Amino acid sequence: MLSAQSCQWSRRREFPLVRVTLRDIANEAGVSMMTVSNVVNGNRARVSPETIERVQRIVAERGYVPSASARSLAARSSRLIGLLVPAADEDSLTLSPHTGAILGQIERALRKRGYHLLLRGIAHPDEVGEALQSWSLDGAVLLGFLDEEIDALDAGAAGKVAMLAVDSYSANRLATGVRSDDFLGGRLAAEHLLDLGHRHVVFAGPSFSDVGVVHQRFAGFRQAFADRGLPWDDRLIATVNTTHAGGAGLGARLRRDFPTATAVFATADILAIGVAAGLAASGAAVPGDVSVVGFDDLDLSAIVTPKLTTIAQDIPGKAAIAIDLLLTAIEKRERPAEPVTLAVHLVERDSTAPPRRS
Amino acid sequence: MLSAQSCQWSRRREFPLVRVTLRDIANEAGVSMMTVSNVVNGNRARVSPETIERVQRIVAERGYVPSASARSLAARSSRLIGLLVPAADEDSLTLSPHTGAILGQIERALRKRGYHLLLRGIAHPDEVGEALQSWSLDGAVLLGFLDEEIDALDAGAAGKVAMLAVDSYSANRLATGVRSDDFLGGRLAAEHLLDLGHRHVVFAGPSFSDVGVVHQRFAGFRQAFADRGLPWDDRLIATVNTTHAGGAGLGARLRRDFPTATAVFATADILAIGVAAGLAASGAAVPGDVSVVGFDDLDLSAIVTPKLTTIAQDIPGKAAIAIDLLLTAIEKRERPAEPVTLAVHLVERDSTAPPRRS
DNA sequence: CTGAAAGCGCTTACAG
DNA sequence: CTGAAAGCGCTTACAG
Repeated sequence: MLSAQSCQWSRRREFPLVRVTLRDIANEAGVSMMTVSNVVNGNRARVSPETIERVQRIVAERGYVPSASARSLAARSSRLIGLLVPAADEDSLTLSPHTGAILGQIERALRKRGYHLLLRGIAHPDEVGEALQSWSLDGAVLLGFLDEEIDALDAGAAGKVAMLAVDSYSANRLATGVRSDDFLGGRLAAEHLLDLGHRHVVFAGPSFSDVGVVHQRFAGFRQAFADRGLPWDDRLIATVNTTHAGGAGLGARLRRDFPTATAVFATADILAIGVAAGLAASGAAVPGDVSVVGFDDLDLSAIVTPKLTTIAQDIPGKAAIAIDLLLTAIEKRERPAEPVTLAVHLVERDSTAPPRRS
Repeated sequence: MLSAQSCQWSRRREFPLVRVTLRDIANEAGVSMMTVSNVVNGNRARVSPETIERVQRIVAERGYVPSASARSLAARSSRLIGLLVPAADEDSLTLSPHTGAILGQIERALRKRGYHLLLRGIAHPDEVGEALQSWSLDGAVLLGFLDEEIDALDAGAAGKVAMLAVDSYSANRLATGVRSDDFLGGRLAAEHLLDLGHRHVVFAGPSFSDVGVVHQRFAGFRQAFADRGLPWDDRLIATVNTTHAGGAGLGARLRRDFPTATAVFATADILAIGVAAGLAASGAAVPGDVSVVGFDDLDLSAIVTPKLTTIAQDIPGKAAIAIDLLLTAIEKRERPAEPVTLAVHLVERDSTAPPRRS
């Protein structure tokens, strides 16, 4: 008896098999659909307290959930944000640990503000416009695109949709951005190695043009040499894929290709870890023979042997600011504000030491 | 002149600021909306070839993109699939490397079949029903939930929506599933260690009940002992968090708490890597003093020192089969088929060796 | 092969 | 404080 009764009065909602609509609630409450709509959307100024209470009770009883597509169709806003990530046609999205961490933070920030997230791999530039229009997205976050790709975004696709690019230095005003202070990061890495006494440092990263994240890191890196009146030789630039294998290859041939080098600054942790592994495999000690500095501060970087000295980015901060910029622009219906740059800092661990006396 | 002309004839689509609708295309083509709809949706049997050609040309010229919310509202189907992931209220989704890899594969499989992906963190069970109804999802993939949580899914929420749980052994028929052969994995790990000569092996994992992934791995693990007529002592079960820190803690205290143990089987690579790190920190050699076997075969596992011996899962296969099961059920409008179990295999690397002679 | 009508479930102006 | 009307952009039966 008792259990039957508590079941009867259970607060667990019943989800009916046919959809409960605004009209159902309105009929049951004896008011118009408009009034129910106002209650559901929190326009409380327009409805009497008693009506609010009654409607809310019925909404809860019936387990009413508004239809997002109907709302999206009728209103100006879909409350849907696209997370657009590059994806080669045949390949899956490759979520780097860095991308995965940002993604998780973005989902949370959006959910807290009542938005939903559409995750979409982009294999071809045209798909950006299609993705934005198809679901009437209110905005989009571009994660992992090259600046050249951001540059190429055209006004049509982006016209009415707020866009924000993570880690971009593109001058395209259609998309604002958040990024870490990559210049400072490069400088801090170089200063750390110079302070330890290194003078021949390999700069290892993907090929870069004169804009973009890697260029900024390189510019900051060189600035540290210039600030101290130290020479820099562009032949110490090593162009490699930003993968563990790319780093391992460089590490293995480092002492042959760069015989004077006593240290490596790699533009990503995964690359730096590969370099260290390649060095170890070729019989060089890290940091005894060669010091290695990375960039990102992945969880992984505190786990590998030796633990990696690196430049730490504020990933939760990056995601929080990205969503804040984007949603503020959407809700105020204006172009997003100026790009925001987040601080970085050096994390000293076990992969750096003074150069061996020769 | 030339450049102006090539611009004129550029194949780049113009995306207009106001939405192009079915009606616009119909007017311009001099046909009804229905006909345009049939062309766009590929119901070619119903339209003459000349009309198809003309409509398609105008669609391309005007850059028409159908409104997914209008279609979703009018039709029975939204072509939207939810990817539901647990998320503590204040926390972000924590995408483990394993989860992140599956996520990327799922997005790709969905995109190839013309579906879109809504990513949603679930902080409270009620949110599952809300998520399904709000966007009229055609189906949902549950990723990372406990079997207890899957069990609790009620018919209301799931009634009309196909659901599929990854890595679940729940008996709840509302959601079918894909999973690796966890029993076999546990058995292979144990057989490998027994073959090497180990007899006292710690089973390290999160607490587990009598269903679920961890239970299966444990059951397979024990089976290997039973098959050989070897004794097993439940006191060799170590309950730890499935994190690097959890493993490191166990590794550090292993020789004190489990003085007879010469090997550890951890139910996840990240845990196994932690165990190895903890052992190293406490002065024990891996695999010299203690062997370690993991489960997952993360990218990371081939990078750490020593490289981890582990049980490899087929992650792309898991994602592909998950989506195939789910979409087949949706398109045929029937309950998903029986759960599918994927093969696993042992990957021998450097973290296992025969026990030291004592 | 083609089309006019009704309706999916909401919101946006308006009018009271 | 409350409501009737029109419409968002499609698709689903139907009828020709």
